[in-house]
Amino acid sequence: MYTIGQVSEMFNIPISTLRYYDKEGFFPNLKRVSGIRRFNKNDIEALKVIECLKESGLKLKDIKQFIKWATKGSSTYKNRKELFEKRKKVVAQEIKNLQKTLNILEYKCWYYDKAIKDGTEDKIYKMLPNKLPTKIQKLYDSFH
Amino acid sequence: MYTIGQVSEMFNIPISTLRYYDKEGFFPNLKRVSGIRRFNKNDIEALKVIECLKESGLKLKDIKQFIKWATKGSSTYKNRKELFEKRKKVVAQEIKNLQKTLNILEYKCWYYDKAIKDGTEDKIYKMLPNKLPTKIQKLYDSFH
DNA sequence: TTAATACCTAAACCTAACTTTATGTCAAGG
DNA sequence: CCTTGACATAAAGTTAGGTTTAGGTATTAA
Repeated sequence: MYTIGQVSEMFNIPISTLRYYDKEGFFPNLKRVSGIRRFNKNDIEALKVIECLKESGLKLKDIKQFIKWATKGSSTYKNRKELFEKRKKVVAQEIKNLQKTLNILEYKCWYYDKAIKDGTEDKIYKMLPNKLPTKIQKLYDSFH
Repeated sequence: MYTIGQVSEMFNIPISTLRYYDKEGFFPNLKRVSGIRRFNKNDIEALKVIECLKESGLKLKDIKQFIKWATKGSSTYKNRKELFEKRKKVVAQEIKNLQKTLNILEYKCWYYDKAIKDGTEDKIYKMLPNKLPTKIQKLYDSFH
């Protein structure tokens, strides 16, 4: 149905990436006509699944596993759910970590903003760690 | 004051990593006694700064730049603030992306939970995209 | 007929932040 | 005297997820 160039355009994915996915076995039934790849509906579906799972932050390795399970049918619903549950926990933790990072960064921005206004960092050191503005104190506490 | 092995223990950082940081120039004034590294207070401080900036998600390259600015004194407050402002924006965006990812994952978990209960995915397909439970509908909409 | 275009492969290259390996020095302890 | 342990170096290896390169085939348009 489609050549690799057409698929590349449709999905806005580099041709080299599609070939790479193919080499990695993500299109198990991809046909060839005199050596040239022909992507049919199934292959396109597979690609959509890859894109979707990538969006949920899965590694290619996990996606490969998922595809294996998916082709095995309803007996693997549980495995697939567990895969997503695990990933969900990791992502939730990542968000927490980034939230902490963001607190650090907000503190740093406040810090240098004040240093610019004061012309020095010395005044801030005299405020630490107990005389900061309430809002900043909260940030500061959140990572100390 | 300290050997590399002691610093490694104190900070729980592999020796190889400390040597790597040194090679990369993160301890500009690190002393040697007959070839052997001696970490003094300043070097320890530098390491603390590295650790802290790493926690805020900066790349080593940016940390290097930051240290250069820091040694230049108060004339570089603005540069340093901009560095953190930039990083803040990136992290805020990352959190948003991960939040979307989490929505996808929560939907997937619901999906397979239901598939397990029903014994099939077919029922879900008949609900799509308009007859999902309200809560799930919200998740679904958030990434479609 | 020749040139452009689209496809093919294998293999090398890329990035970041380390880690591992191979080899060597040096001091202390048994 | 010899071995163990802590230190040193340079250079190669690791990881993921591709990208780039070099070289080749096949069709089509001028």
